[in-house]
Amino acid sequence: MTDTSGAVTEAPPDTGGKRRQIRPKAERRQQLIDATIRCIAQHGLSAVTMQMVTREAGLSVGIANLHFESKDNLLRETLRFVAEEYHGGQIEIMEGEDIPDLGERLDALLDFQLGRGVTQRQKMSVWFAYYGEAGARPVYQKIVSTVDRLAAQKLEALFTDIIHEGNYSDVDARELATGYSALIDGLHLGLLVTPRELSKRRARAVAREFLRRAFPRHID
Amino acid sequence: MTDTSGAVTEAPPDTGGKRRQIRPKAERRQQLIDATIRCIAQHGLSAVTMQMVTREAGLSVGIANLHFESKDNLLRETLRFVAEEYHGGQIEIMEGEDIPDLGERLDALLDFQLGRGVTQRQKMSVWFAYYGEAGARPVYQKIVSTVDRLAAQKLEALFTDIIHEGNYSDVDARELATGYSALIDGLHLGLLVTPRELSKRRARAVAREFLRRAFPRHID
DNA sequence: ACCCAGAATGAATGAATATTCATTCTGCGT
DNA sequence: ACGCAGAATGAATATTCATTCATTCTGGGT
Repeated sequence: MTDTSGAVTEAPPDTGGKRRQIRPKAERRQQLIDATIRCIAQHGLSAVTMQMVTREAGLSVGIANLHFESKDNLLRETLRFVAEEYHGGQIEIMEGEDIPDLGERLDALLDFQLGRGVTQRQKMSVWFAYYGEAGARPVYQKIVSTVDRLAAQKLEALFTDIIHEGNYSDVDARELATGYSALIDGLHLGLLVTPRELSKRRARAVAREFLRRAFPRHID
Repeated sequence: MTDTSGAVTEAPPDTGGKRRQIRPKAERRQQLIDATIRCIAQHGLSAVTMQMVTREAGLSVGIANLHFESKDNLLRETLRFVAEEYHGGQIEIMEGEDIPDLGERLDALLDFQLGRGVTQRQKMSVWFAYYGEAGARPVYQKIVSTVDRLAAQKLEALFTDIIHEGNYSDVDARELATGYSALIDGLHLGLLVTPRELSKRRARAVAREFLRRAFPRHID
């Protein structure tokens, strides 16, 4: 949940032998979720089939309905996993007892949000695939809202601390946090849809500039 | 294409009578695109069926394949329509011969981007539904990239003019344009997925604050 | 008044897909 | 060694959906 290694969506294991293996339920569930992520990234949410997912996981078709009740459920749980992984990583950094300096903590947050782990095409594809359906699926909205709210609170708290420490005036922590979150989301979108126009390097520069304008005595 | 009225996705006409009507091809195509937009918004891109769309349009099932070759084609053309409508509206404002004052022009742009027409749930749903599939569909990426690039150029040009007029230093027009675009996208996302947390009013305030920080002598 | 080009229809078709479940297999506990 | 709980399989089923096309209908042109 707070594993920031990004190792979740690696290539399929592919054990050479075809011999049937029995593994604990939790492991199989994760295996299927990982396969689902790869499938969504490669084929798009609307093209994902159960056959595709189970094949990608190197398992039989029936297994998905064994460990998740239905396709709907599998997709829901996959969204929950991605959402919690992303927001969990953010929150861990923002609470950040291990980084006492607030400016450094901001930098670490930015690194996480636009660094290798999160901006892998796979993860971003999944992320926005669900956003696309959220308008029509209250369940998705609820999952995202829940984790989002907590992250927003933590970010606002961090900004409040920084404003206090740096004696910044004319800055509203809440509004700034909303803006920064939206900026990061928008940059992710740009990286996904128009990677030609927006490099990862430039995305980071843009986000950093936003923070620098707000907290010049903490950034740069 | 540059119709900013937002009237495209209104409720179905529903002519009481069942009498078959013959209409020009262009009109039927638009009728079907409008129905597709409503269906995507209501049910999500992955749940849209031909039956659903043609029923929503008040026509028979076969008609979609008569005017568009296939479902794929209909979806592609629908994306093209939405993309061109949105970016066309933006570009018209940014070129804005009719608004000589640059600060006012910025305000008009913001009004358009976060105003009634664009932020209707219907439009946003469609927008992000396609973004979600873009990672897996080069065709979608290309459509969005094409219109996006032009809009980005216009925005950069407008920012350059403003920077020159206001003698702002320490501001890079290109970088700022990227940031502003991303911010608007992110705010749209927030309005779609977490409308409870982010009101339209607050989204506008956040975007305005971004511009005010960059161009204090033009905004407020 | 009446033709007919082509617009519109919708039943029929075939392909794809989620889900089921009877059967097979594994490896742990004894 | 061995039985068995339950994990895993995949052929079969029932449903859904895009696409086709033979047929019907419309309204402008003559």
